[in-house]
Amino acid sequence: MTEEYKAAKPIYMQIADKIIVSIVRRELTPGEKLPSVREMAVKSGVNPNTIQRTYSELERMEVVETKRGQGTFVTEQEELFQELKNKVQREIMDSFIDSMRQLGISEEKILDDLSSYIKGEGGKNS
Amino acid sequence: MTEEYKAAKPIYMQIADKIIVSIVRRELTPGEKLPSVREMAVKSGVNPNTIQRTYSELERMEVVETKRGQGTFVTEQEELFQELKNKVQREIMDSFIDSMRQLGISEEKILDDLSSYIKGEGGKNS
Amino acid sequence: MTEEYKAAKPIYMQIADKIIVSIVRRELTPGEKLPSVREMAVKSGVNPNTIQRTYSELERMEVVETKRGQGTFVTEQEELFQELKNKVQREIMDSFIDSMRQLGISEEKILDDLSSYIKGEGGKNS
Amino acid sequence: MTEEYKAAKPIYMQIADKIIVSIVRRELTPGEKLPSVREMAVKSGVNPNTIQRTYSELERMEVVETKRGQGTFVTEQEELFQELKNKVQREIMDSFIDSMRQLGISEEKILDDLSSYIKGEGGKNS
DNA sequence: GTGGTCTAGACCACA
DNA sequence: GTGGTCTAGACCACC
Repeated sequence: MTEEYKAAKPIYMQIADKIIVSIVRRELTPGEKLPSVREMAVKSGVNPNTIQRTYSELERMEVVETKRGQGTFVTEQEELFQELKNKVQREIMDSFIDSMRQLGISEEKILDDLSSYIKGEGGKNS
Repeated sequence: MTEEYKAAKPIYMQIADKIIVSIVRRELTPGEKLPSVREMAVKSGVNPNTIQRTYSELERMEVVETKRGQGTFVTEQEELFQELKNKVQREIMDSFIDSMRQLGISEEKILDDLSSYIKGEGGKNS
Repeated sequence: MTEEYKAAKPIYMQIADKIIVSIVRRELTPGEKLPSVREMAVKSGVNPNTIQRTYSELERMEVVETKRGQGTFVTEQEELFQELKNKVQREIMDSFIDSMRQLGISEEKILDDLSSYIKGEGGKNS
Repeated sequence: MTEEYKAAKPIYMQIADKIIVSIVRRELTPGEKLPSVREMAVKSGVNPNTIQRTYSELERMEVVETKRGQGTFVTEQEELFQELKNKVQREIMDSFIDSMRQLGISEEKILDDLSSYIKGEGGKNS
Protein backbone atom coordinates (compact mmCIF):
# COMPACT_ATOMS: atom_id res chain seq x y z
CA MET A 1 0.00 0.00 0.00
CA THR A 2 2.32 2.73 1.24
CA GLU A 3 -0.14 5.48 0.47
CA GLU A 4 0.91 9.01 0.80
CA TYR A 5 -1.46 10.85 3.06
CA LYS A 6 -1.76 14.03 1.08
CA ALA A 7 -0.21 17.08 2.58
CA ALA A 8 -2.30 20.23 2.54
CA LYS A 9 -2.17 22.20 -0.67
CA PRO A 10 0.55 24.80 -0.37
CA ILE A 11 -0.72 28.10 0.96
CA TYR A 12 0.25 29.99 -2.17
CA MET A 13 -1.99 27.65 -4.16
CA GLN A 14 -4.87 27.88 -1.71
CA ILE A 15 -4.77 31.64 -2.10
CA ALA A 16 -4.51 31.31 -5.87
CA ASP A 17 -7.60 29.09 -5.83
CA LYS A 18 -9.47 31.66 -3.79
CA ILE A 19 -8.65 34.38 -6.27
CA ILE A 20 -9.72 32.22 -9.17
CA VAL A 21 -13.03 31.55 -7.49
CA SER A 22 -13.44 35.27 -6.89
CA ILE A 23 -12.90 35.90 -10.58
CA VAL A 24 -15.36 33.21 -11.57
CA ARG A 25 -17.87 34.68 -9.16
CA ARG A 26 -17.33 38.07 -10.76
CA GLU A 27 -16.21 39.55 -7.47
CA LEU A 28 -13.01 40.37 -9.28
CA THR A 29 -13.67 41.64 -12.78
CA PRO A 30 -11.35 41.67 -15.80
CA GLY A 31 -8.98 44.62 -15.63
CA GLU A 32 -9.44 45.06 -11.90
CA LYS A 33 -6.36 45.57 -9.78
CA LEU A 34 -5.53 43.00 -7.17
CA PRO A 35 -4.28 44.16 -3.78
CA SER A 36 -0.55 44.77 -3.81
CA VAL A 37 1.69 41.92 -2.78
CA ARG A 38 2.39 43.51 0.58
CA GLU A 39 -1.24 44.43 1.19
CA MET A 40 -2.47 40.96 0.33
CA ALA A 41 0.23 39.49 2.55
CA VAL A 42 -1.03 41.39 5.57
CA LYS A 43 -4.66 40.62 4.71
CA SER A 44 -3.88 36.92 4.41
CA GLY A 45 -1.60 36.80 7.42
CA VAL A 46 1.16 35.45 5.27
CA ASN A 47 4.65 36.42 4.14
CA PRO A 48 4.86 38.71 1.10
CA ASN A 49 6.99 36.12 -0.68
CA THR A 50 4.13 33.67 -0.48
CA ILE A 51 1.78 36.12 -2.17
CA GLN A 52 4.45 36.88 -4.72
CA ARG A 53 4.45 33.24 -5.57
CA THR A 54 0.66 33.18 -5.77
CA TYR A 55 0.69 36.07 -8.21
CA SER A 56 3.47 34.49 -10.26
CA GLU A 57 1.48 31.30 -10.52
CA LEU A 58 -1.64 33.18 -11.58
CA GLU A 59 0.38 35.05 -14.16
CA ARG A 60 1.75 31.78 -15.50
CA MET A 61 -1.85 30.63 -15.89
CA GLU A 62 -2.58 33.91 -17.70
CA VAL A 63 -5.24 34.69 -15.14
CA VAL A 64 -3.59 37.97 -14.18
CA GLU A 65 -1.20 40.37 -15.83
CA THR A 66 1.37 42.36 -13.98
CA LYS A 67 2.62 45.82 -14.79
CA ARG A 68 5.90 46.69 -13.13
CA GLY A 69 5.50 49.52 -10.70
CA GLN A 70 1.77 49.56 -11.13
CA GLY A 71 0.36 46.36 -9.80
CA THR A 72 -1.25 43.07 -10.71
CA PHE A 73 -4.47 43.02 -12.72
CA VAL A 74 -7.06 40.45 -13.71
CA THR A 75 -6.57 39.59 -17.37
CA GLU A 76 -8.78 41.66 -19.64
CA GLN A 77 -9.87 38.85 -21.94
CA GLU A 78 -13.51 38.01 -21.53
CA GLU A 79 -12.89 34.52 -22.87
CA LEU A 80 -10.74 33.83 -19.85
CA PHE A 81 -13.71 34.11 -17.57
CA GLN A 82 -15.78 31.45 -19.29
CA GLU A 83 -12.78 29.22 -19.76
CA LEU A 84 -11.85 29.53 -16.10
CA LYS A 85 -15.38 28.92 -14.94
CA ASN A 86 -15.65 25.79 -17.05
CA LYS A 87 -12.34 24.51 -15.79
CA VAL A 88 -13.21 25.03 -12.14
CA GLN A 89 -16.66 23.58 -12.62
CA ARG A 90 -15.29 20.51 -14.33
CA GLU A 91 -12.85 19.95 -11.50
CA ILE A 92 -15.63 20.15 -8.95
CA MET A 93 -17.85 17.77 -10.90
CA ASP A 94 -15.04 15.30 -11.46
CA SER A 95 -14.22 15.23 -7.80
CA PHE A 96 -17.92 14.79 -6.91
CA ILE A 97 -18.47 11.96 -9.34
CA ASP A 98 -15.34 10.28 -8.11
CA SER A 99 -16.44 10.50 -4.47
CA MET A 100 -19.87 9.10 -5.28
CA ARG A 101 -18.41 6.28 -7.32
CA GLN A 102 -16.16 5.36 -4.42
CA LEU A 103 -19.34 4.87 -2.42
CA GLY A 104 -20.44 2.41 -5.04
CA ILE A 105 -23.09 4.67 -6.52
CA SER A 106 -23.69 4.29 -10.24
CA GLU A 107 -23.80 7.30 -12.53
CA GLU A 108 -27.54 7.15 -13.10
CA LYS A 109 -28.10 6.90 -9.38
CA ILE A 110 -25.82 9.87 -8.76
CA LEU A 111 -28.20 12.04 -10.75
CA ASP A 112 -31.29 10.55 -9.15
CA ASP A 113 -30.00 10.89 -5.62
CA LEU A 114 -28.77 14.39 -6.17
CA SER A 115 -32.06 15.38 -7.76
CA SER A 116 -34.10 14.03 -4.85
CA TYR A 117 -31.72 15.60 -2.38
CA ILE A 118 -31.89 19.02 -3.96
CA LYS A 119 -35.67 18.89 -4.15
CA GLY A 120 -35.92 17.74 -0.56
CA GLU A 121 -33.53 20.38 0.68
CA GLY A 122 -34.86 22.98 -1.71
CA GLY A 123 -37.21 24.40 0.88
CA LYS A 124 -34.45 25.61 3.15
CA ASN A 125 -32.97 28.12 0.72
CA SER A 126 -35.82 29.16 -1.50
CA MET B 1 -6.05 34.69 12.46
CA THR B 2 -2.47 33.75 11.83
CA GLU B 3 -3.27 30.13 11.09
CA GLU B 4 -6.24 29.88 8.80
CA TYR B 5 -4.48 28.06 5.99
CA LYS B 6 -3.04 24.59 5.58
CA ALA B 7 -6.09 22.71 6.76
CA ALA B 8 -5.18 19.14 5.67
CA LYS B 9 -7.17 16.74 7.79
CA PRO B 10 -5.04 14.92 10.33
CA ILE B 11 -3.82 11.56 9.09
CA TYR B 12 -5.83 9.62 11.66
CA MET B 13 -9.00 11.14 10.24
CA GLN B 14 -7.97 10.44 6.68
CA ILE B 15 -7.58 6.81 7.60
CA ALA B 16 -10.90 6.79 9.44
CA ASP B 17 -12.58 8.18 6.34
CA LYS B 18 -11.09 5.40 4.27
CA ILE B 19 -12.38 2.76 6.61
CA ILE B 20 -15.82 4.29 6.58
CA VAL B 21 -15.83 4.27 2.82
CA SER B 22 -14.76 0.63 2.88
CA ILE B 23 -17.69 -0.17 5.11
CA VAL B 24 -20.12 1.71 2.94
CA ARG B 25 -18.74 -0.10 -0.08
CA ARG B 26 -19.33 -3.39 1.72
CA GLU B 27 -15.67 -4.22 1.49
CA LEU B 28 -15.78 -4.39 5.24
CA THR B 29 -18.99 -6.03 6.44
CA PRO B 30 -20.72 -5.78 9.83
CA GLY B 31 -19.04 -8.03 12.33
CA GLU B 32 -15.82 -8.25 10.36
CA LYS B 33 -12.58 -7.85 12.24
CA LEU B 34 -10.36 -4.93 11.35
CA PRO B 35 -6.61 -5.47 11.11
CA SER B 36 -4.85 -5.08 14.45
CA VAL B 37 -3.48 -1.68 15.31
CA ARG B 38 0.06 -2.83 14.65
CA GLU B 39 -0.85 -4.54 11.39
CA MET B 40 -2.76 -1.54 10.16
CA ALA B 41 0.09 0.74 11.20
CA VAL B 42 2.56 -1.19 9.09
CA LYS B 43 0.13 -1.44 6.17
CA SER B 44 -0.47 2.30 6.28
CA GLY B 45 3.15 3.20 6.92
CA VAL B 46 2.11 5.13 9.96
CA ASN B 47 2.81 5.17 13.65
CA PRO B 48 0.63 2.73 15.69
CA ASN B 49 -0.48 5.62 17.86
CA THR B 50 -2.07 7.19 14.83
CA ILE B 51 -4.09 4.05 14.13
CA GLN B 52 -5.03 3.78 17.78
CA ARG B 53 -6.50 7.24 17.46
CA THR B 54 -8.31 6.28 14.27
CA TYR B 55 -9.93 3.30 15.98
CA SER B 56 -10.88 5.41 19.00
CA GLU B 57 -12.53 7.91 16.73
CA LEU B 58 -14.43 5.18 14.87
CA GLU B 59 -15.54 3.73 18.18
CA ARG B 60 -16.74 7.12 19.33
CA MET B 61 -18.80 7.24 16.13
CA GLU B 62 -20.13 3.76 16.98
CA VAL B 63 -18.88 2.47 13.67
CA VAL B 64 -16.65 -0.13 15.27
CA GLU B 65 -16.58 -1.95 18.60
CA THR B 66 -13.50 -3.03 20.46
CA LYS B 67 -13.47 -6.32 22.32
CA ARG B 68 -10.60 -6.56 24.78
CA GLY B 69 -8.17 -9.22 23.77
CA GLN B 70 -9.98 -9.98 20.54
CA GLY B 71 -9.69 -6.94 18.36
CA THR B 72 -11.74 -4.27 16.70
CA PHE B 73 -14.88 -5.15 14.74
CA VAL B 74 -17.28 -3.36 12.45
CA THR B 75 -20.52 -2.75 14.34
CA GLU B 76 -23.07 -5.51 13.76
CA GLN B 77 -26.11 -3.30 13.37
CA GLU B 78 -27.42 -3.34 9.84
CA GLU B 79 -29.11 -0.02 10.38
CA LEU B 80 -25.72 1.53 10.92
CA PHE B 81 -24.67 0.71 7.44
CA GLN B 82 -27.53 2.52 5.77
CA GLU B 83 -27.25 5.39 8.20
CA LEU B 84 -23.55 5.71 7.58
CA LYS B 85 -23.93 5.55 3.86
CA ASN B 86 -26.59 8.21 3.90
CA LYS B 87 -24.54 10.45 6.13
CA VAL B 88 -21.42 10.20 4.01
CA GLN B 89 -23.39 10.66 0.84
CA ARG B 90 -25.16 13.68 2.21
CA GLU B 91 -21.87 15.24 3.20
CA ILE B 92 -20.52 14.74 -0.28
CA MET B 93 -23.61 16.14 -1.93
CA ASP B 94 -23.75 19.11 0.42
CA SER B 95 -20.17 19.95 -0.28
CA PHE B 96 -20.76 19.60 -4.02
CA ILE B 97 -23.86 21.77 -4.05
CA ASP B 98 -22.07 24.34 -1.97
CA SER B 99 -19.11 24.47 -4.34
CA MET B 100 -21.35 24.84 -7.35
CA ARG B 101 -23.40 27.54 -5.68
CA GLN B 102 -20.19 29.41 -4.92
CA LEU B 103 -19.65 29.49 -8.65
CA GLY B 104 -23.03 31.12 -8.98
CA ILE B 105 -24.72 28.09 -10.47
CA SER B 106 -28.40 27.66 -9.63
CA GLU B 107 -29.77 24.36 -8.36
CA GLU B 108 -31.60 23.49 -11.55
CA LYS B 109 -28.48 24.24 -13.53
CA ILE B 110 -26.41 22.05 -11.24
CA LEU B 111 -28.47 19.05 -12.25
CA ASP B 112 -28.48 19.99 -15.92
CA ASP B 113 -24.75 20.58 -16.08
CA LEU B 114 -23.92 17.43 -14.16
CA SER B 115 -26.24 15.41 -16.33
CA SER B 116 -24.67 16.70 -19.54
CA TYR B 117 -21.22 16.19 -18.12
CA ILE B 118 -21.84 12.61 -17.07
CA LYS B 119 -23.37 11.78 -20.41
CA GLY B 120 -20.51 13.42 -22.24
CA GLU B 121 -17.89 11.68 -20.13
CA GLY B 122 -19.90 8.48 -19.76
CA GLY B 123 -18.22 6.70 -22.62
CA LYS B 124 -14.85 6.50 -21.01
CA ASN B 125 -15.84 4.32 -18.05
CA SER B 126 -18.88 2.39 -19.12
CA MET C 1 12.20 57.43 -25.63
CA THR C 2 12.33 56.49 -21.97
CA GLU C 3 14.00 53.20 -22.72
CA GLU C 4 14.46 50.68 -20.04
CA TYR C 5 18.09 49.67 -19.77
CA LYS C 6 17.68 45.98 -19.39
CA ALA C 7 18.59 44.52 -16.04
CA ALA C 8 20.70 41.39 -16.05
CA LYS C 9 18.79 38.15 -16.47
CA PRO C 10 17.95 36.80 -13.05
CA ILE C 11 20.54 34.42 -11.68
CA TYR C 12 18.12 31.51 -11.51
CA MET C 13 17.52 31.92 -15.24
CA GLN C 14 21.20 32.24 -16.06
CA ILE C 15 21.78 28.96 -14.29
CA ALA C 16 18.80 27.40 -16.05
CA ASP C 17 20.24 28.52 -19.38
CA LYS C 18 23.57 26.95 -18.51
CA ILE C 19 21.92 23.65 -17.72
CA ILE C 20 19.94 23.74 -20.94
CA VAL C 21 23.11 24.33 -22.92
CA SER C 22 24.75 21.43 -21.07
CA ILE C 23 21.88 19.20 -22.11
CA VAL C 24 22.03 20.34 -25.70
CA ARG C 25 25.78 19.71 -25.67
CA ARG C 26 25.10 16.22 -24.35
CA GLU C 27 27.15 16.91 -21.27
CA LEU C 28 24.02 16.10 -19.36
CA THR C 29 22.22 13.13 -20.85
CA PRO C 30 18.54 12.17 -20.53
CA GLY C 31 17.88 10.40 -17.26
CA GLU C 32 21.01 11.78 -15.64
CA LYS C 33 20.70 13.17 -12.14
CA LEU C 34 21.44 16.81 -11.59
CA PRO C 35 23.39 17.86 -8.51
CA SER C 36 21.12 18.25 -5.49
CA VAL C 37 19.74 21.67 -4.80
CA ARG C 38 22.13 22.21 -1.91
CA GLU C 39 25.11 20.86 -3.81
CA MET C 40 24.40 23.00 -6.83
CA ALA C 41 23.92 26.00 -4.58
CA VAL C 42 27.40 25.63 -3.11
CA LYS C 43 28.90 24.95 -6.54
CA SER C 44 27.27 28.07 -7.96
CA GLY C 45 27.97 30.24 -4.94
CA VAL C 46 24.29 30.94 -4.63
CA ASN C 47 21.48 30.44 -2.13
CA PRO C 48 19.70 27.07 -2.27
CA ASN C 49 16.41 28.85 -2.84
CA THR C 50 17.78 30.28 -6.05
CA ILE C 51 18.66 26.83 -7.34
CA GLN C 52 15.30 25.55 -6.20
CA ARG C 53 13.77 28.16 -8.43
CA THR C 54 16.03 27.18 -11.30
CA TYR C 55 14.96 23.56 -10.99
CA SER C 56 11.30 24.53 -10.71
CA GLU C 57 11.58 26.55 -13.88
CA LEU C 58 13.28 23.69 -15.70
CA GLU C 59 10.57 21.34 -14.53
CA ARG C 60 7.90 23.73 -15.77
CA MET C 61 9.63 23.60 -19.16
CA GLU C 62 9.60 19.80 -18.90
CA VAL C 63 13.36 19.77 -19.24
CA VAL C 64 13.82 17.96 -15.96
CA GLU C 65 11.70 15.71 -13.79
CA THR C 66 11.90 15.60 -10.07
CA LYS C 67 11.40 12.63 -7.82
CA ARG C 68 10.72 13.50 -4.22
CA GLY C 69 13.44 12.29 -1.96
CA GLN C 70 15.53 11.14 -4.88
CA GLY C 71 16.59 14.12 -6.85
CA THR C 72 16.14 16.01 -10.09
CA PHE C 73 16.73 14.26 -13.39
CA VAL C 74 17.03 15.28 -17.04
CA THR C 75 13.82 14.27 -18.82
CA GLU C 76 14.11 10.89 -20.49
CA GLN C 77 12.40 11.80 -23.75
CA GLU C 78 14.80 11.81 -26.63
CA GLU C 79 12.57 14.22 -28.55
CA LEU C 80 13.23 16.81 -25.90
CA PHE C 81 16.85 17.01 -26.86
CA GLN C 82 16.26 17.87 -30.50
CA GLU C 83 13.43 20.23 -29.63
CA LEU C 84 15.58 22.00 -27.09
CA LYS C 85 18.52 22.24 -29.43
CA ASN C 86 16.37 23.73 -32.16
CA LYS C 87 14.86 26.23 -29.79
CA VAL C 88 18.19 27.39 -28.44
CA GLN C 89 19.66 27.55 -31.92
CA ARG C 90 16.77 29.58 -33.23
CA GLU C 91 17.14 32.04 -30.38
CA ILE C 92 20.82 32.48 -31.16
CA MET C 93 20.20 32.96 -34.86
CA ASP C 94 17.38 35.40 -34.28
CA SER C 95 19.50 37.49 -32.00
CA PHE C 96 22.38 37.41 -34.51
CA ILE C 97 20.25 38.42 -37.46
CA ASP C 98 18.74 41.18 -35.42
CA SER C 99 22.13 42.55 -34.41
CA MET C 100 23.37 42.49 -37.97
CA ARG C 101 20.24 44.17 -39.27
CA GLN C 102 20.68 46.91 -36.72
CA LEU C 103 24.03 47.58 -38.35
CA GLY C 104 22.19 48.03 -41.60
CA ILE C 105 23.40 44.79 -43.12
CA SER C 106 20.97 43.09 -45.50
CA GLU C 107 20.14 39.42 -45.14
CA GLU C 108 22.08 38.35 -48.22
CA LYS C 109 25.08 40.30 -47.01
CA ILE C 110 24.84 38.69 -43.60
CA LEU C 111 25.44 35.31 -45.19
CA ASP C 112 28.20 36.60 -47.45
CA ASP C 113 30.05 38.41 -44.68
CA LEU C 114 29.75 35.50 -42.29
CA SER C 115 30.94 33.10 -44.95
CA SER C 116 34.01 35.19 -45.75
CA TYR C 117 34.69 35.69 -42.07
CA ILE C 118 34.53 32.02 -41.24
CA LYS C 119 36.76 31.13 -44.16
CA GLY C 120 39.22 33.85 -43.23
CA GLU C 121 39.30 32.82 -39.59
CA GLY C 122 39.13 29.15 -40.40
CA GLY C 123 42.88 28.72 -40.08
CA LYS C 124 42.99 29.49 -36.41
CA ASN C 125 40.92 26.52 -35.25
CA SER C 126 41.50 23.86 -37.84
CA MET D 1 33.96 33.47 -6.81
CA THR D 2 30.98 34.85 -4.98
CA GLU D 3 30.06 37.23 -7.76
CA GLU D 4 30.21 35.53 -11.10
CA TYR D 5 26.59 36.07 -12.06
CA LYS D 6 24.49 39.09 -12.89
CA ALA D 7 26.76 40.50 -15.57
CA ALA D 8 24.45 43.15 -17.16
CA LYS D 9 26.65 45.73 -18.84
CA PRO D 10 26.69 49.00 -16.96
CA ILE D 11 24.18 51.48 -18.30
CA TYR D 12 26.85 53.89 -19.52
CA MET D 13 28.21 51.15 -21.74
CA GLN D 14 24.78 50.22 -23.03
CA ILE D 15 24.31 53.81 -24.09
CA ALA D 16 27.77 53.93 -25.63
CA ASP D 17 26.93 50.85 -27.65
CA LYS D 18 23.79 52.48 -28.91
CA ILE D 19 25.66 55.55 -30.06
CA ILE D 20 28.23 53.42 -31.82
CA VAL D 21 25.48 51.58 -33.62
CA SER D 22 23.94 54.89 -34.62
CA ILE D 23 27.26 55.96 -36.11
CA VAL D 24 27.69 52.72 -37.97
CA ARG D 25 24.16 53.07 -39.30
CA ARG D 26 25.03 56.57 -40.48
CA GLU D 27 22.32 58.04 -38.34
CA LEU D 28 25.09 60.00 -36.72
CA THR D 29 27.61 61.21 -39.31
CA PRO D 30 31.24 62.25 -38.83
CA GLY D 31 31.44 65.79 -37.55
CA GLU D 32 27.91 65.78 -36.23
CA LYS D 33 27.28 67.15 -32.78
CA LEU D 34 25.96 64.83 -30.14
CA PRO D 35 23.25 66.07 -27.77
CA SER D 36 24.67 67.81 -24.70
CA VAL D 37 25.24 65.72 -21.63
CA ARG D 38 22.21 67.22 -19.92
CA GLU D 39 20.00 66.81 -22.97
CA MET D 40 21.05 63.22 -23.47
CA ALA D 41 20.54 62.52 -19.78
CA VAL D 42 16.94 63.67 -19.94
CA LYS D 43 16.31 61.85 -23.20
CA SER D 44 17.69 58.63 -21.74
CA GLY D 45 16.05 59.07 -18.37
CA VAL D 46 19.43 58.72 -16.73
CA ASN D 47 21.70 60.69 -14.46
CA PRO D 48 23.95 63.19 -16.29
CA ASN D 49 26.97 61.60 -14.65
CA THR D 50 26.16 58.41 -16.47
CA ILE D 51 26.15 60.21 -19.82
CA GLN D 52 29.36 61.98 -18.91
CA ARG D 53 30.93 58.60 -18.43
CA THR D 54 29.51 57.38 -21.74
CA TYR D 55 31.07 60.31 -23.58
CA SER D 56 34.39 59.80 -21.81
CA GLU D 57 34.41 56.20 -22.85
CA LEU D 58 33.60 57.11 -26.46
CA GLU D 59 36.37 59.69 -26.43
CA ARG D 60 38.81 57.11 -25.10
CA MET D 61 37.81 54.96 -28.06
CA GLU D 62 38.42 57.96 -30.35
CA VAL D 63 34.89 57.69 -31.61
CA VAL D 64 34.01 61.21 -30.53
CA GLU D 65 35.95 64.39 -29.80
CA THR D 66 35.07 66.94 -27.19
CA LYS D 67 35.60 70.61 -27.91
CA ARG D 68 35.52 72.73 -24.77
CA GLY D 69 32.59 75.05 -24.79
CA GLN D 70 31.19 73.66 -28.00
CA GLY D 71 30.14 70.12 -27.34
CA THR D 72 30.89 66.57 -28.29
CA PHE D 73 31.26 65.58 -31.93
CA VAL D 74 31.56 62.37 -33.90
CA THR D 75 35.15 62.02 -35.08
CA GLU D 76 35.67 63.41 -38.58
CA GLN D 77 37.87 60.63 -39.89
CA GLU D 78 36.13 58.63 -42.55
CA GLU D 79 38.41 55.70 -41.86
CA LEU D 80 37.02 55.53 -38.38
CA PHE D 81 33.60 54.71 -39.68
CA GLN D 82 34.67 51.68 -41.65
CA GLU D 83 36.98 50.56 -38.89
CA LEU D 84 34.23 50.88 -36.31
CA LYS D 85 31.71 49.06 -38.41
CA ASN D 86 34.13 46.22 -39.04
CA LYS D 87 34.98 45.98 -35.37
CA VAL D 88 31.38 45.87 -34.22
CA GLN D 89 30.46 43.43 -36.92
CA ARG D 90 33.35 41.17 -36.08
CA GLU D 91 32.37 41.16 -32.43
CA ILE D 92 28.85 40.14 -33.32
CA MET D 93 29.98 37.42 -35.67
CA ASP D 94 32.55 36.10 -33.21
CA SER D 95 29.96 35.89 -30.50
CA PHE D 96 27.53 34.19 -32.85
CA ILE D 97 30.03 31.62 -34.06
CA ASP D 98 31.05 30.95 -30.51
CA SER D 99 27.48 30.36 -29.39
CA MET D 100 26.80 28.02 -32.27
CA ARG D 101 30.02 26.10 -31.64
CA GLN D 102 29.01 25.67 -28.03
CA LEU D 103 25.96 23.87 -29.35
CA GLY D 104 28.29 21.54 -31.17
CA ILE D 105 27.51 22.93 -34.61
CA SER D 106 30.35 22.81 -37.13
CA GLU D 107 31.31 25.86 -39.14
CA GLU D 108 29.92 24.55 -42.40
CA LYS D 109 26.67 23.70 -40.68
CA ILE D 110 26.47 27.16 -39.17
CA LEU D 111 26.30 28.64 -42.64
CA ASP D 112 23.88 26.03 -43.89
CA ASP D 113 21.53 26.36 -40.94
CA LEU D 114 21.60 30.13 -40.99
CA SER D 115 20.99 30.17 -44.71
CA SER D 116 17.98 27.88 -44.42
CA TYR D 117 16.70 29.84 -41.49
CA ILE D 118 16.94 33.19 -43.22
CA LYS D 119 15.27 31.84 -46.31
CA GLY D 120 12.51 30.26 -44.27
CA GLU D 121 11.95 33.38 -42.22
CA GLY D 122 12.73 35.74 -45.06
CA GLY D 123 9.15 36.16 -46.13
CA LYS D 124 8.09 37.99 -43.03
CA ASN D 125 10.35 41.01 -43.44
CA SER D 126 11.03 41.31 -47.14
C1' DG E 1 19.81 12.30 2.14
C1' DT E 2 16.15 14.52 -1.41
C1' DG E 3 12.98 18.42 -3.12
C1' DG E 4 9.08 21.75 -1.52
C1' DT E 5 7.33 25.37 1.20
C1' DC E 6 7.48 29.27 4.22
C1' DT E 7 9.31 33.30 6.83
C1' DA E 8 12.05 37.41 7.57
C1' DG E 9 14.25 40.94 5.74
C1' DA E 10 16.90 43.10 2.03
C1' DC E 11 17.88 45.50 -2.44
C1' DC E 12 16.63 46.59 -7.19
C1' DA E 13 14.18 48.60 -11.33
C1' DC E 14 10.15 50.79 -12.81
C1' DA E 15 6.43 54.41 -12.41
C1' DG F 1 4.51 53.25 -4.01
C1' DT F 2 4.72 48.67 -7.38
C1' DG F 3 6.44 43.78 -8.52
C1' DG F 4 10.92 40.86 -8.95
C1' DT F 5 14.89 38.78 -7.09
C1' DC F 6 17.94 37.12 -3.62
C1' DT F 7 19.68 35.53 0.93
C1' DA F 8 19.48 33.19 5.35
C1' DG F 9 17.61 29.88 7.87
C1' DA F 10 13.75 26.89 9.12
C1' DC F 11 10.47 22.89 8.93
C1' DC F 12 8.11 19.31 6.32
C1' DA F 13 7.26 14.89 3.63
C1' DC F 14 9.41 11.41 1.21
C1' DC F 15 13.08 7.77 0.37
